[in-house]
Amino acid sequence: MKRELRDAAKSLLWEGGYAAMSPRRVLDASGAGQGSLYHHYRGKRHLAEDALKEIEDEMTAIAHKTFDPTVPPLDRIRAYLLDDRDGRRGCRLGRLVSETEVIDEPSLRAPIARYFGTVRKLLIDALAEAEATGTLKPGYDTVSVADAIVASIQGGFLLSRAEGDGNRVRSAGQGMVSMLEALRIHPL
Amino acid sequence: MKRELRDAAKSLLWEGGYAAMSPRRVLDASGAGQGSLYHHYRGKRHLAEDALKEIEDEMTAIAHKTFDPTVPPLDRIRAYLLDDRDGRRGCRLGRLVSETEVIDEPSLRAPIARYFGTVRKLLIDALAEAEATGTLKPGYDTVSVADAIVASIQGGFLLSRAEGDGNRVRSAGQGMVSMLEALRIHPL
DNA sequence: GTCTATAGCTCGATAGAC
DNA sequence: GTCTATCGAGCTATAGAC
Repeated sequence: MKRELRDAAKSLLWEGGYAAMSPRRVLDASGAGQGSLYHHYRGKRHLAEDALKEIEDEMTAIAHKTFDPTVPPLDRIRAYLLDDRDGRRGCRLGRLVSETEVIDEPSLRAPIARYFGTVRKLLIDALAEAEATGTLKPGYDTVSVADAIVASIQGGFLLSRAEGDGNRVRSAGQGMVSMLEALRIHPL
Repeated sequence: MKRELRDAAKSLLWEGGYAAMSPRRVLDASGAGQGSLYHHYRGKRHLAEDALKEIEDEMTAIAHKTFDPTVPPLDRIRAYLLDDRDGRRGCRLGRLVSETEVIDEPSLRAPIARYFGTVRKLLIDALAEAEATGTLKPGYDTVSVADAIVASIQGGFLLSRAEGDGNRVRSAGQGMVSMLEALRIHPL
């Protein structure tokens, strides 16, 4: 039953955020009774912590797959920017950031912050490697460029939802790729 | 009293989103009584509509100031990217996008979508003008580059909140500027 | 480990006096 | 145009039987 509760929580978190993940809805979605939830978890917050950690693990695994170290560094970044994304649903973790209750509770914010930290590091490392191997023009601040790249995807999700156009994430990623290519050094 | 109600609503929308803008809190913050709210507005949603339209107007005015047409087009974009922003508070309109109730209600989504449409258009026009006047390398898709630019700011806000570092927006904007400069044609 | 029942609270909205 | 009083619903959590 614990598995079902956690899965229901993960699903509700994605669909409507922390507020929508009410105990009542978790019970309906999982088929569990009132007592089960409070037997396995101390309360809503502890269930959310557990669910968020699993989402973090899943998304971290996907990120490491995307940033395949056997691929040239700038192409890893391309792959990240051009990933297939459903703009209407949004990022499973990014969507929770606007909820005050989530951001004000360290145990809920932590898995989200860790995930973004992971992607950020993968980008910074790829940029540094590209510069070191002579495929990226030198002199760029890898940190702020990395921030711009993660931000463009998260912001793309937001624009997709705001404008009701699922393709906005893709467009933002594509625009980012075309700008990134201007920084590339082409071997002769 | 209508003015006070609307101002309280605007403030609560910024602090905690649509969910936090409850009638009870609006009344406490404005000093009005229960009856006043439902005399001036048909309900919470209509109050939010009114508040959102005002926020849209204020932010649209700021955007038009930032994109000063007497300034060279690429420098207008620089100005937008390097604007002083409080990463912790987030964008007054962008922060509402993750709320299902807001996005599912056309009258609430509309002012948000209009604002992003306005900024998008200002960016597309600036990019087109830069290309036409020979300060931007030709061949770029102005639309997807514009999407990437708006997205980088909205995503920067999100990262600021997620990682508890108010400077993340600034960093994303700075990274974006350095990438944009690679597309610039310098006069001899 | 699971169930039903219920507590105390806030939500959005309405009623009706002044 | 503003007030107080109150409604029915959903929220998070607890009690206690099985």
